[in-house]
Amino acid sequence: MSPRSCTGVSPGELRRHLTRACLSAAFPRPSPAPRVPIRARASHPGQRPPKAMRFSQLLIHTLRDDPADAEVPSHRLLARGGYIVKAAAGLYSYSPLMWRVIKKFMRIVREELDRESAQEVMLPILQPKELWTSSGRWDRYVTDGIMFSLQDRKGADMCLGPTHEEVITAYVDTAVSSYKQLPINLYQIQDKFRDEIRPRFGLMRGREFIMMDAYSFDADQAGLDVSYQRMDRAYRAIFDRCGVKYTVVDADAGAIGGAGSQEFMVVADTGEDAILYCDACKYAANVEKADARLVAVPNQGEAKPLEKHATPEVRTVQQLEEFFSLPPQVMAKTVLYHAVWADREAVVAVMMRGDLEINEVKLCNALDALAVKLADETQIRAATGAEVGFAGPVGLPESVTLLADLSLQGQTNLLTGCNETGFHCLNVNPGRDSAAPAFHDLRLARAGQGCPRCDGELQEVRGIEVGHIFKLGTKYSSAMGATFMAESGKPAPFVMGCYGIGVSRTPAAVVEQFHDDKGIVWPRSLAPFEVIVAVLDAKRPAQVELGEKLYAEFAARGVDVALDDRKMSPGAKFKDLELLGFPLTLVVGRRADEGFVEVMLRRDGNKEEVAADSAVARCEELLAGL
RNA sequence: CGGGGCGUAGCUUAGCCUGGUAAAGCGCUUGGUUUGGGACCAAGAGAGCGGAGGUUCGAAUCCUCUCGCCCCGACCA
Repeated sequence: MSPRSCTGVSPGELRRHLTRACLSAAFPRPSPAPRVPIRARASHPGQRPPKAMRFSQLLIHTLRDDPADAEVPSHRLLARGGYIVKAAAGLYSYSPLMWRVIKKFMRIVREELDRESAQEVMLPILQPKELWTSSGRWDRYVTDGIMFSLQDRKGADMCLGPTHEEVITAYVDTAVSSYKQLPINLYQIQDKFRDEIRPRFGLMRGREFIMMDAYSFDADQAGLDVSYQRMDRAYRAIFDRCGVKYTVVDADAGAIGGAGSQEFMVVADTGEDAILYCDACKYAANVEKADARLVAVPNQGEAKPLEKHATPEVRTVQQLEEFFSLPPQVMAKTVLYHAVWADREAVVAVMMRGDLEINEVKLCNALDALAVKLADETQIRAATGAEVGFAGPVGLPESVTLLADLSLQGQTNLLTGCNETGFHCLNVNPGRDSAAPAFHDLRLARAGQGCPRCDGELQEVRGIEVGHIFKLGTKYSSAMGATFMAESGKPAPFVMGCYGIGVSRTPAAVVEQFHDDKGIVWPRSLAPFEVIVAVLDAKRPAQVELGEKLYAEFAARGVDVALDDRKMSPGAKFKDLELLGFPLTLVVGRRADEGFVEVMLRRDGNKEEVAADSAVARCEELLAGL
């Protein structure tokens, strides 16, 4: 039955056509209401009833075994704890407990953004192609295959928004007409869709995920700088409140485009990004963006005559080193790439000093291409006339754009391929023996290389990108013709910034950092509940009564508490609560009738027995220290 | 996209090589006994083996196609 058949049709019509099962789903009978509505029991009129929850009524389903498809700790534990349930690759249902975690994170995000005067909005997720062609991104996103696109009944192209620059820019263009209305900063927290090449690691890289996107609109660059700083401040406050260890790194602007961006990275071994940092000066950058100090090599002196040498089966830098007994620093490997732009594609040649590697992100940016990919054998043969392993600048067809890394600038007498199978050239001097290459920084920085800012050394850690802030400038506003009337009396494009936070990813990143062999260890700020009152034996009246009493006491004091009144054996209950990861558990057990309970801290497993009378106060005290 | 692996009960798996009409643990239901670290006994319910086609007297097992899921890789010449 399609959902549509259950709407816009009268109940009478439905009744004639639908099965009883469908009917009862569409018009469920109300379950008998309790004689006394629960809310009426909240004793203080005008005061909201205390947040309260009983585990016996909460949907919790923990698994004893690790799910077969979970690899990293956060995925494994979130799935085992029943926090997430997979619907398909990269698509998850969030359980009530997970949703509480996410809502807590969203609340933190909202509070900190609101503090910086951002305003929350709701934007369409289903978006028309026109919006994306107006910014020029439809092609790129379709080329990359990252965007879910579809057609409506009229055959019009639509997409599920992977991000919201276009929609928001169009909206602000409509709503804002004067510089007097600026600056403005709008944000939304909604689902985004990306057809990831490889969804994985549970919530880390999903195809549908929750993201906070904020967009700032300023009249000029100085205004953008201020907005950017405010968001930087908000982001630091947000991740500080989550208690995670994170680092802020320089980043490539990627498909979003624009100049200037930083990523907020949660440090974790399972992170998908590599971060290079310097302890000496605090330089930190995504490896995609990172620079490293260039170690100069001695110039090889006056240009000498070009020599051609037979080098059968010598294809790699390492083989060349042996064959010529020359260090890789005097070699220029020439790598062929297939680059794609919106309106064309071509093979380009990139020269890199033999001891260094090419950073494809930098290359892509240098070419202003949509994408670059190593050329395949056929393309290499077509461009160089030689087999793989013998490419060089000499005699390369004019149609092949030649780029070179800055490490080769001014270098003479290089060793390169000859574009002839089985031959390499000595004393190659680009410009004399070949076209003059365009020099760019195309190097891939690596751990162990020198810091680009000081004489320190770069080190590497892995990180999970949970936030990203960009200075977009007028890239989108110009492309889309989104302008306001400036003070000068002339229309000017908005100067924009955009700022994202992975709302569903962050809790997963937090779990990567906060777990042990027993399960999750939520930081207080994100835990689905801060305190659990656990009644160990739900059949003993003394325990149940005391548990209820303590639970009510916590609730009355506004503590984020739940009562674990499930009927399960003590061992199972302990294991379950540990897996779920609540910061504090108040165990009401065998000494309940003597008036004693036990406080357990999840973080270090410490237990202490306290008198029931002072239990709530003691818990609040412990919570304050978490 | 390339390579590899896996789809059997709600979950984790066995069975497949060597075809004979599906098994275990956990979970679930009922009854009873238990109750401070994933309790015990008894009785049950629950899958026709991802899907389609083929071979065969007979297919979870063999073959073909297909779908789904997981992992690795995506070439530095």
